[in-house]
Amino acid sequence: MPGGAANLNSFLSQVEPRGDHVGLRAHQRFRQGNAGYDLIAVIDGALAIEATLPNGRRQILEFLLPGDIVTMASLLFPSPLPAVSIRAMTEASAVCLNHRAAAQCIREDYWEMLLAQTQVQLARANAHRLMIGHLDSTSRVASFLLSFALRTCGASQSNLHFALPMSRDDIADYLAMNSDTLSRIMMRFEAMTLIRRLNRHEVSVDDINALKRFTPIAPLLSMMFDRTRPPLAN
Amino acid sequence: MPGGAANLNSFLSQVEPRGDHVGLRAHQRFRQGNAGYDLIAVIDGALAIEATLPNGRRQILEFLLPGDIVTMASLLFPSPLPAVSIRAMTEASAVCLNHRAAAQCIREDYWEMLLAQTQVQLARANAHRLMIGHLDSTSRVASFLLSFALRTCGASQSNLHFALPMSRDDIADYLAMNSDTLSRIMMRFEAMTLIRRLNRHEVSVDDINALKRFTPIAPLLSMMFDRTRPPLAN
DNA sequence: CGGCCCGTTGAGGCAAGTCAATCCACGTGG
DNA sequence: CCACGTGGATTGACTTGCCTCAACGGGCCG
Repeated sequence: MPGGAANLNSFLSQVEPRGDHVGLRAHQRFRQGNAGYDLIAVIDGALAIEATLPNGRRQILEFLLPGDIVTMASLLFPSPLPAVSIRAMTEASAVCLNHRAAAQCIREDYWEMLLAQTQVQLARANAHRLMIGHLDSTSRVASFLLSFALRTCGASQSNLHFALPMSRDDIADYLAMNSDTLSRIMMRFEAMTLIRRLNRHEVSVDDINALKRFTPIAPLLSMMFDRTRPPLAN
Repeated sequence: MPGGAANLNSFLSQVEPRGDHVGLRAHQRFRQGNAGYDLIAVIDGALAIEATLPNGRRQILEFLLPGDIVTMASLLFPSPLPAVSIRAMTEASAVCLNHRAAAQCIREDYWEMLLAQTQVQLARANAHRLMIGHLDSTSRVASFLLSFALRTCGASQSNLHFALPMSRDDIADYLAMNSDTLSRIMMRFEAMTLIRRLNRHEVSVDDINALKRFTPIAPLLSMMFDRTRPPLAN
């Protein structure tokens, strides 16, 4: 049951002509109520899956980047509370399928690919549970920075210089801490010259090995997010 | 993409003759190293998926009951650290398939079912992230008791009286808190006559509505764990 | 009957949350 | 080109929920 990531592109090209193309502006919310979509494939930009609890707290479950595919069944739909929605971090576009369209265009051999995608997301959710369950906030921030660097640059790059398209509050809600604490920790990392904050939404990791020493799950994150590594191989 | 839970049994009967039957005693650990299994279907007893971090902390990701099916790709394998394993809470038995056997016996129409199972697990992981991320410990314990009651008894029962096959430490590690705090909270619930602890491993919920008032995600848990409700319907 | 393991209780400390004040980047209009 | 306004980010002072660690209790087994 290894990843069928190789045919992700063929899947997308299959899906793209039959689905609805949805464009979102930054900060715009995409509620399921819209059209009862069952499957969303991110084409461009950055999105986040977030749940808002009745007590007002917000948890961001996942940041979605181009190539990610989400099925609604794996979210908390159809639940009135907590309200789950997808929100655009930046201007973004996605292809959406409802149940009928998905049934039509998902050929037999794509089930396996869709399963692989969902398994990857479950594995990420597991890593995330370790982070918010049993790491202190410094380790959580280090883990986040590391995974985002690996996800967008890959480990082979010498200069890890990447965009954080979301706000500090979004990151804090992903890491289950508050943005004050997050800010303090990022300042500390900069003072230690592990990172440089080029501006609000751009970071450069100057000492990735030192950063790795701050998180006990570094090997896990490397395996899971490094895009220059063959996906799921060994 | 609705749940194919209806043919879960036919899937199991298909799988059972071709897989390895593994019996486990209570507390026994089932390491993936054993035989490189790719898929495990729980037949009997209770198991737990747990990850141990290099810092010594342990996170229980999921309690597995009969009927649950786990694919290894969705765990954190194959990672040396953190070490993920499956451990038996009680005497238990399971059917295990390696990659070859799975490929042979998973008929085309089972991919959809396997996808549905994985989606359910991802949805549970999402609920779990809300719990450990943004609920205080009292709400977490209430959420756990509620979900276990619903999962094993269903909401239609009048007397919710069920077994907690795992130790206090296991529950605490699932809820990302320590067992001292868990103990205090369960004592408090008993003092409020919400629950009765019949013995170490048996609980009766006497006032389920009061229990529900302690957790902001009660409707979500009802939908997700109530076994008397049609699975994923609506 | 006695040891052991698991669970429960108590006292004290600390990491992180809260709330308020300030700062800064950036866009706007004079 | 520069003053101004705005919203996000940063900082500081204070508070607190939960963890820690150690002691106690009570079933359960040999």
